[in-house]
Amino acid sequence: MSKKLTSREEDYSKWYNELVVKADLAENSGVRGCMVIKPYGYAIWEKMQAELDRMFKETGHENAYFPIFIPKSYFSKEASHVDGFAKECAVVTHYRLKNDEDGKVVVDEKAKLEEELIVRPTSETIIWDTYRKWIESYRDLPILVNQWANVVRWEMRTRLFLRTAEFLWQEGHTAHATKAEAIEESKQMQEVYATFAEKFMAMPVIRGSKSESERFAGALETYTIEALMQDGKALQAGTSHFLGQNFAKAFDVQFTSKEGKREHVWATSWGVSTRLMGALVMTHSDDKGLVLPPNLAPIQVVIVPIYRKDEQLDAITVKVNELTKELRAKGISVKYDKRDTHKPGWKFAEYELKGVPLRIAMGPRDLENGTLEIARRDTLEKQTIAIDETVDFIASNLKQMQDDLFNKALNYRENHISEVNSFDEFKEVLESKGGFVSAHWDGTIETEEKIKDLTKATIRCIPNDAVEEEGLCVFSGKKSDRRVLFAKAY
RNA sequence: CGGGGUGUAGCGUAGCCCGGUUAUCGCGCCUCGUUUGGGACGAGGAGGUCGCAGGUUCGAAUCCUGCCACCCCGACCA
Repeated sequence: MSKKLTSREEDYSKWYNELVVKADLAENSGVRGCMVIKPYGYAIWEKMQAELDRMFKETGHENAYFPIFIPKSYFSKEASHVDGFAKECAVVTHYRLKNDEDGKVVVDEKAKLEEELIVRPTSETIIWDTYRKWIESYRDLPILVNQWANVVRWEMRTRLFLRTAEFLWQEGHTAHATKAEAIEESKQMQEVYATFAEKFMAMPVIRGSKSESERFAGALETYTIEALMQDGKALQAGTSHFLGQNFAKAFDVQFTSKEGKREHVWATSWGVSTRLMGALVMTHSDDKGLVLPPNLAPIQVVIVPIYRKDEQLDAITVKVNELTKELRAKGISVKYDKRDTHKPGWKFAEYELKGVPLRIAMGPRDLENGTLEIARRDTLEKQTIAIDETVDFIASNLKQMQDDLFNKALNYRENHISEVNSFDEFKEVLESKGGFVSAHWDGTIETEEKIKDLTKATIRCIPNDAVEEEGLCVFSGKKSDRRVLFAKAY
């Protein structure tokens, strides 16, 4: 049972409760940090999936599915990969249960596996073991495969959406004949993620690459998109890795080139997860609840009838049905909530909490005047308009709201990128204002570590568009030729 | 794994220090009536292994011992 919430978590639970709840598996399993995604939350995830999947396919990728269980021995083949994940793996050791003398269900010790199975924390190993069998010639390349799956990472500390023990994600794993092509692929996917975040989530992101210590276990380069939440903390929203030949060498994946030489293939992997749901919520929501961008809202328009007598409801329903048909023909998702178990005021509050972009109220007064009332979720503004203008009004307002949400978030982020030139200034900005701090860094892991110890801020990324600029490291005073972005992060 | 804290109805809680009728209150839930343009009101009702197991006592939510679970802070991390 959860007890007291910190004030910060109270804020999130207010926003999250419509979408997700903690799974109460705790009774005696000790499993913590799993989540149940409610239907409304899952509907958003499905919309995200649909858009991402379309974008993946437009860039030449196909979907496949690999096993959830990975033999332990696969794991030890790539050294840095093991280091990165070994401490957080769930392990399957047995395959059978039995009843003991007391009738309790216990693990049958006779059913011990010869080799333990790891519940995938990510699928590089099993996928590369498979790719070895698929690849012989340069003619077999590139392999451009994505998988939609769940993964398990036994984190010490979890946080709804942002870091749960089990989460849903997609992971792309590609194999290429040349280094340049693989780098091109990982950059392309970073751009796909950035476009998705900005166009569909209305969430501006910074495209950049990770410092060595923040890089994915086994990668030569990690490209990231970094977003800024309303509380001034940064969130890594998606990553795309250039893996070099590390996995090809570890799993002995070679091909014969045009010139007849045996060569190791070049690899990438890239992923986004249900963490994006957390990002969506923490980017736009306000004190009244969720605010969903129209492009991802499961319900774009909700219609609430206001009536005393059944005849009034019937008359409203006739009008609403006509309107609904027109809206749906335009691809707009509409819900007509004529439940008589809740009052209009209750419904208004309910759909605000759920973040439905537009709400229509229609009552006897409107029937007389041929009007209806439309309220916009982000601005909470209400307008009365003529029924026959409704469809156009809604179409343009959904579009407008999508743009406004993006611009509002962008504006917030631009106001929370601070250039600093001294460590005092660095600390001062982090404490008082938060957000990204743009500062010179000498490029060493030691400095990065010390700054983290002193301020809890980490290097979020070296922005793709960072300009060459002579400067001195904000901490060590050594030479630096570009600024990087620091922030406190989730 | 270290440090701190908490377990009482679906949720949030009072009571615990200082043991004593039928375990408090709010939300939610059910019934009836009046209501319905911003989370309605009145009346009635249902719902409890007080985390689990021992112990002390005439008597334990309350005191003692052990265990379990969860939460927060740290190490870890998308």
